[in-house]
Amino acid sequence: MPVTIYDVAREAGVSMATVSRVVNGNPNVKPLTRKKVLAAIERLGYRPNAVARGLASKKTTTVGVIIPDISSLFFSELARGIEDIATMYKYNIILCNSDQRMEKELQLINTLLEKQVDGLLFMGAEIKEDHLQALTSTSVPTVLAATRDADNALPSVTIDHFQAGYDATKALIDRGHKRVAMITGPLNDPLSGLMRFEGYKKALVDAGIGLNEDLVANGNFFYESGLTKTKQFLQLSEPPTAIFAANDEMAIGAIHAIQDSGLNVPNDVEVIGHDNIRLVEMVRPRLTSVVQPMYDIGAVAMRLLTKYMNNEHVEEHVVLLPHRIEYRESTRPEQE
Amino acid sequence: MPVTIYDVAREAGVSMATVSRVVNGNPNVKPLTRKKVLAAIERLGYRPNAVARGLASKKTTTVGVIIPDISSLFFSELARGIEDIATMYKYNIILCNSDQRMEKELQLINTLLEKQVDGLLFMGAEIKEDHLQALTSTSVPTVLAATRDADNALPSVTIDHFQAGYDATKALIDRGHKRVAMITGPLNDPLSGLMRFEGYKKALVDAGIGLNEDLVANGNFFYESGLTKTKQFLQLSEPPTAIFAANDEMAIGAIHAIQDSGLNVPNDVEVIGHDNIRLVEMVRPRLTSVVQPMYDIGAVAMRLLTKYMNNEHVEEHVVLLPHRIEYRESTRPEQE
DNA sequence: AATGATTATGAAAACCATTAAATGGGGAAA
DNA sequence: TTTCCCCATTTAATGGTTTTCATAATCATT
Repeated sequence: MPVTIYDVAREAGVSMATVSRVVNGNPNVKPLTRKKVLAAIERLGYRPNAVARGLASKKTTTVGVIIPDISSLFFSELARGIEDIATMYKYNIILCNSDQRMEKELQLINTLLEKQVDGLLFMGAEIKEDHLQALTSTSVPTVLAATRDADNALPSVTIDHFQAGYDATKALIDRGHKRVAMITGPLNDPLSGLMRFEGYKKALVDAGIGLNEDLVANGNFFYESGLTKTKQFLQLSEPPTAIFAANDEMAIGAIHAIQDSGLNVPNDVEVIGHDNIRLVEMVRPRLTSVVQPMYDIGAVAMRLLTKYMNNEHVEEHVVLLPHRIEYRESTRPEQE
Repeated sequence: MPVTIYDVAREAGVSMATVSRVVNGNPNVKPLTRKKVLAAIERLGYRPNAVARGLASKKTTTVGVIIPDISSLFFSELARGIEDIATMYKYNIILCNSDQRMEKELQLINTLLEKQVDGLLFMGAEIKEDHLQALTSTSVPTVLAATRDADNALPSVTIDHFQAGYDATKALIDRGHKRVAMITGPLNDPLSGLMRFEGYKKALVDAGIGLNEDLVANGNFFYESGLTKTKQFLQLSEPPTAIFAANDEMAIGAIHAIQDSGLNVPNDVEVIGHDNIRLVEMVRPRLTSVVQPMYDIGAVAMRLLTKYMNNEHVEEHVVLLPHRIEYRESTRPEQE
C-alpha cells in the first residue's frame, strides 16, 4: 500500500538504485535524471522507509538514552542538551526512564541494542560490573553523562564532584562558620552522593575544623528530606550556622525549615545548594548554588558520542566540565 | 558478524521459522524443540534484530512523541506519564523537542513517520491546517496530549481549560475580591492561553463585575513575566487584591513581586496559579493552584494511543480529565 | 488399521532499502 | 578506427526477520 522506492523507480523510468542516489544526495546523477526522479517522488508522495534503510545500511541514526527520571528538573535539563545536539547531527533519541533500578537499566540496554541504536547515552548513579559487561558486549559506543564508572573504562562527561563539594564547604568556612552542616545525597551514589561528601569532609579537615557527625545528615535529593533533616539540625544544642545541601531541592527545603522555625536566611543560617537548577531563582531568598552545567553535560556527552559513532579520533575520553559557585541571597555578601 | 536467527537455526538443527516461533512465544513448538532452540540462543548469545523484525512485521513497537520542551516542568511530567504507560505496553518512545515552531513540528512528524513509528503523540499549542494535513496523510494513529484541534478532528486528552479559568477566578471572587487580575498566557495558545482567559472573563461577568482591561496582562508562562507584570499591577492607583496566573511559574513570580514590594501574600493579595507543578510546594507561601493532572494526561493519552494501535474500539476520542483547585497558603482560608 | 483433525516444522517469499559489481554509452587519445 | 577511461545507470546480492503455505508428524476416533 505505501509507496516504495520501486514505485518511484517505475514512475520515473529508472532503477531503484538511481532513486536511492537521488534520495541520499549522491552527486553521481545526471541533473535531468534527478529532476525526473524528484518529480516522481513528489507525484507519488514517496516517503523513504527508515527501517528498511536501517536494515540495509546498518545505521539507524537513532541513539538510546537511559535516564533515571525525565521528570526531574535536573535530568530534563540534561536531556534537552542531549536532544539539541542529537538533532544537530541528525540523530533521534529513544528515551527511557530507569528509576536507577539496575535490572531495569540492564534490560533497557538490551532493548536498545536490539533496536540497533547507533550509540548509547547512559545516566545513572552507580556503574556496576553488570553494566560494564552489558555495555561492552557490543560494539555500539556508549557515553556516560553526569555519571562515571570507577575505573574510567567508559567515556564520560561530568564535573569534579569532589572539588565542588570542597569549594562549597570552603566558601562557607571562609565566611567564618565553624558549624557547617551537610545534607548529603545517598552515599551509594558515587559522585553526587559520596564525592560531594568527601569534598565536604576534606574542606573541614583542611580548615582544622574536623568532621562533626551531628552535622551530617543523609538525604535523598528530595525537598522533603531537606526540610526534615534541617529541622533535626535546628534542634541540636549547637545548631549549624551554615548548611551545604548536596542538591538544590534539599537546599530549598533547608531554607524553608529555617524560616519556619523563625530564623532568617542568610543572617542566622547561610545555605548553599548544588546544581543550580532553574528553581534557585524562584525562591526567596534566591539560592546560592554550585553550578553544574546540566545542559552542557548533556550536549558535550552527545557530541562526544557522535565522534565515536563516526569513528573520529577522541583525545580524552573522560571529560571534566568546569563548575563554579553562583552567589545569591541565601549567603551573605563575602567579608572583605 | 553478529549472530542471526539463521545461526541459531543451524546450531539448534531446526529452521529459522522455528527459531522465530520460539523467540516470539508462539505456543506451537514442541517443548523439547523449544529447549534446544533456547539453549542455542544462550550458547550463541543471540539478540534479535528489531530493525529486521520491524521491516518484516511492519511494526516497530516505537511511538513518536513531539513535545515543546522536555526541560519544562510541565511537559517533563507529562512525558513521564507517557513513557510509563508506553513501557507498560512494551513500546519505546522517540522523543523530539519542537519548541512549538511549526516548521519544526511538521518536519518532526515527517521524520517520525519515516522511522515507521506505530503511533504519534503530539503536544503543542495551536493545531493548524498544515498539522492536520501532515497527520492525516498517513494511517499512523495520532493522539494530542494537553492539546486540542479546533474541530476535534483528532483524538485528544486535556482538561476543560475554560472551566478551569472560570473556577479559579470564581474562587477569588467568592472570597470577596472585586479587583481580580489575571496574568494570561500567550493568547495564540488556544487552551492554556485563550481558554483560561475566556473562563476568567466569564466568571467576572457572571459575578456582575465585568472586565477591567487594566487588570489583564499577557505573560509568556515564564517566572520573569509573572514578576514584571505583577509589578505593573501594583503601580496602578487601584491595584488588584487577587491575582490569577495562567500557570504556576508566573504565579510564583507574582508572589515574589508582591513580597518584594513589602506586601503580604495572602493577606494583602491572594494568588492562584495553574497546573499544580511540583514547584508549588517549594515556595513560601505555598501556592494555591488549579490541578492539571499532567502525569495522567500523558498516561491517558498514551493508553488511548495503544488502543488505536491495536485497533481496539474507542468510545470517546476527545477525553476531558477532571481538574480541581488545591488550596494552600497563597489564598486565605475560605470565609464561612 | 484407516481416517481425519491437530500440531509441529520447514521452505521460500515477502519487507524496502543500500551497495558492490556489471554494463553501456560517449568522448578523448592513440 | 580502435582502445581506454569515465560517467551514469542498472543488475543483483544483501541485510535479518516474519509470515504464508505446504508438508510431516502425532494423536484420537472408529
